[in-house]
Amino acid sequence: MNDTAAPSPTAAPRHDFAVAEPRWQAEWERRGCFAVPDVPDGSRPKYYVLEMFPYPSGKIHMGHVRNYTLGDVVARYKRARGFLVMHPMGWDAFGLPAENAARERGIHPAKWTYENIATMRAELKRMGLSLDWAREFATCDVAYYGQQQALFLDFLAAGLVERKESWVNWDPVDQTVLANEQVIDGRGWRSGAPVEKKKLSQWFFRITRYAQELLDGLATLDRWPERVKTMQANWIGRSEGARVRFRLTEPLGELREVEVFTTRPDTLFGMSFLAVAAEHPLAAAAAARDPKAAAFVAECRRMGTSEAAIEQAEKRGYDTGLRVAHPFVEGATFPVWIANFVLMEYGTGAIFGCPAHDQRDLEFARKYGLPVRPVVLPPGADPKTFAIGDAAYVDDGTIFNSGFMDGLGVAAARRAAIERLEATGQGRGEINWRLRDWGVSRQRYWGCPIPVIHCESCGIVPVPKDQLPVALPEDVDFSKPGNPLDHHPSWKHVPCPRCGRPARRETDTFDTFVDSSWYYARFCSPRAKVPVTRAAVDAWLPVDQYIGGIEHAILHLLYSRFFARAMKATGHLAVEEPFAGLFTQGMVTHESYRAADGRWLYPDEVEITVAPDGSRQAIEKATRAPVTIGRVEAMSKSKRNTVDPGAIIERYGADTARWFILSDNPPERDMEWTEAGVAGAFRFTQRLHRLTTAALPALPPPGTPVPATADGPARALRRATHRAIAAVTEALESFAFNVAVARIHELANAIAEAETAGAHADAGLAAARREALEALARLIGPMMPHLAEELWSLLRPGEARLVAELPWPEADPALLKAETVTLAVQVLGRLRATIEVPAGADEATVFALAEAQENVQRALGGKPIRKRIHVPGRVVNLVV
RNA sequence: GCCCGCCUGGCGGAAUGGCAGACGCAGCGGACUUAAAAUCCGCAGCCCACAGGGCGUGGGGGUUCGAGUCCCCCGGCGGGCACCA
Repeated sequence: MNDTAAPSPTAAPRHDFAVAEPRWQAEWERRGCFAVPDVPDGSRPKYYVLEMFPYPSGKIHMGHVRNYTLGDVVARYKRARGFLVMHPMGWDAFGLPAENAARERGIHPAKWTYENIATMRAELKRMGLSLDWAREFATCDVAYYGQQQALFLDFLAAGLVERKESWVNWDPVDQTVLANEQVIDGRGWRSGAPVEKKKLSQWFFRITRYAQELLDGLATLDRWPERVKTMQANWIGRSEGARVRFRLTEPLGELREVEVFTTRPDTLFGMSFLAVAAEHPLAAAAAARDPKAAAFVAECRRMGTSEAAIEQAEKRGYDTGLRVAHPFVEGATFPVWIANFVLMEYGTGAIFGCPAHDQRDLEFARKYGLPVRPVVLPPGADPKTFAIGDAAYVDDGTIFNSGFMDGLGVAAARRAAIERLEATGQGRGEINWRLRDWGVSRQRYWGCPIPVIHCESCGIVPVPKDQLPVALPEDVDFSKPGNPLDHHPSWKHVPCPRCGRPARRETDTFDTFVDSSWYYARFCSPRAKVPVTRAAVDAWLPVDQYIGGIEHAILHLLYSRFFARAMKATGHLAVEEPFAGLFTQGMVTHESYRAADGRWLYPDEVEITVAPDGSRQAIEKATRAPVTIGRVEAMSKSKRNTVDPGAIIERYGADTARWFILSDNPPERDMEWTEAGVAGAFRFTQRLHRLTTAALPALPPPGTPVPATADGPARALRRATHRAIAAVTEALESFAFNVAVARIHELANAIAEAETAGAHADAGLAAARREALEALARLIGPMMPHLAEELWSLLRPGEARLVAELPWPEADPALLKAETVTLAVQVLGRLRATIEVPAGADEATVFALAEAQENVQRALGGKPIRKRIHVPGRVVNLVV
């Protein structure tokens, strides 16, 4: 950190945040300003503000500061607008990092997690957030995950859970399942061994059952960003098409046909091959009798399970030598390939290839010399000469070379093809979803145990509810690879609840997305001995404003929407959509710094100097050696471009940190944390304090009305005050916090101007100054809550209510109306002059005045005016 | 690769299809000070033949009396891609 940015003493009494901030935090707590009951009495409308709860990684980071500041502004603003606001906080506390800490540093995951929570809770408290801390919980509290197990049992009984096989990334050296992020270039991050795909029996939530409802529900979410809804709709991926059965020309073992899902049955006559995924039963059967096929399948298995890895890999295939018959063309047969770009999870795991009208099929066909036969003719193309080059033709056109479909458009041909498939028993129309069931099994210790027991006689037996919670054992050994729960000496050995014979506990734990899929509901009755109490969730849900990172746009939000539906189906909730309003914030970024030897340096290890030409140089403080200033990117520990919020709050106070984070840019965009920006925000807090204290001796007593006759500077200041109230209100309502900040700057400027004018102060101006300063203190309340209380207590000593308890100020409409307006005068859309007219001036007057302008006359050049456009209050445009 | 965004002065940004650059940061000039810091006042998109004019919202095209804003194409940057949270 740059020393020149340090606060330095001034002559005037300064706002001492280090004293004031803890004092006001204690006062809010003493008065219980932010506590709300589980079941409110209904005297005020409820408002539920929730920010995505943090993973307790160690310390809070700037992303948290931004997230929780945004939420706190909403919470405080809505409270002032008369709502009963619930604003809770908790911890998303299960997950891999705790296990990594255990393996790498020998700290027990629970100890590591709860210590981190204690640190981060203290940091959040220093931010002055208006939270109801009585509702706090961590998902690793047995009181939470025990209730999660109860929910699971309800879902299981309701048929919303099933067990099936799926593929995982397997590290053959560490003998463990790897997360996608642990697979780097196809190798395990710790062992470096090539990763293989392995099939495991796992638990799944049947989210696909709600595919249509989750899609339809998006239309009701009018306070969600469009792009999030688009992403979810694409993810759910409804597609209408056909399932087509292709008969193998000769059976392969028990296999006699291959089923394909296609959205383009209209292009069936353009078929040139059939391809199956490497995990497809046919590929397995082919591999069993053909070593080369087996080798190809094995190679595909080394690719990892992520869709990105599969789709970015070079398209490769293996011709099995098998052939299938065409459903419409008697005697025509096509080769069956195994292809690495066919996804087993989507459709039937098999496709028919029509290279002329699908880009991926085309690339595959070109690579392996397969025929390319166009069957859709673009409008205006000549059927005799039309040929496909490098690009498949995927748009609409007229079907040709296609027997009974010839001459139809694409849509009609689809219907005709499906009709024929159904008539001949070779297929049917089908709706297919991209959405897959949600696999929730994880072979890990630090998660919620899945409450089932495997019995050799009874099969899978749910743990009876009266035996919940299934608590994690504390004595676990992380020295061996694999799941510590699985090799714990005693934990998994239990009698079968049904037959009493020795049985085994499920040793898989839940995906941590399960934990975060219902925490919003648990906050309504956080100490209940059931997952949720109906009275509480019925009163508080849905969340009115949910705030978090765009990176959760799909999975977390979709899973939460599923959970709300599943909880409704099992009688826990009445709502289907858990989040009525959603706001997605941008990331916090910072420059990165790199020493000549390649070391990344933290911002406070670097000293920046600005040359006269504006260019910036950096040196390392410790060595005085030059440092390369890198690009601005997301704060990350690896690049060391992080700034510790604790240090910032220590140095500048929470209000400054909050103000800077709000003022820098629109909250949905990435913001750049800069030392200069924080220092500027700090100076502004001092300026507001100075403006207030300097004015105090000149102000009339609290409650003195502004004389109605006030004019001149007094009237100008009153207008500025009321314009600011209106503008800040509008900005806060629309999440334009940076604009709210700008409007508050303008009000401060207006107050300072009035102070200068106040050399000949009259009673009117003095009263207007009080009005302005009081409004200012209250308008900053949601953003800089401590300073707001401080200024308010200076202006209104002895006042019973805190800013946190006051209603929001109201703008006087009479003071908002403009008396005159400035109009732009354009000639042919180009600005030539501006004119000042009374607010309600009629068009004739406006045009006459506009055309009389010397500059306008010159621009008109004597040509006749063909058209006059007048947008009242805005612009006049003269067309010649 | 696929899906979704974003791009405006030196920088962050503002702007119901209607005066582009509000407000702030950095900068420059001045006042105050023994001096510095702090504070206060002022200047400031770029260019030119400077009472004026031209060019300007990533690049190219279009719609419109009028486009940062709407449409099409291209480029760059970012988020997600199902076991990171």
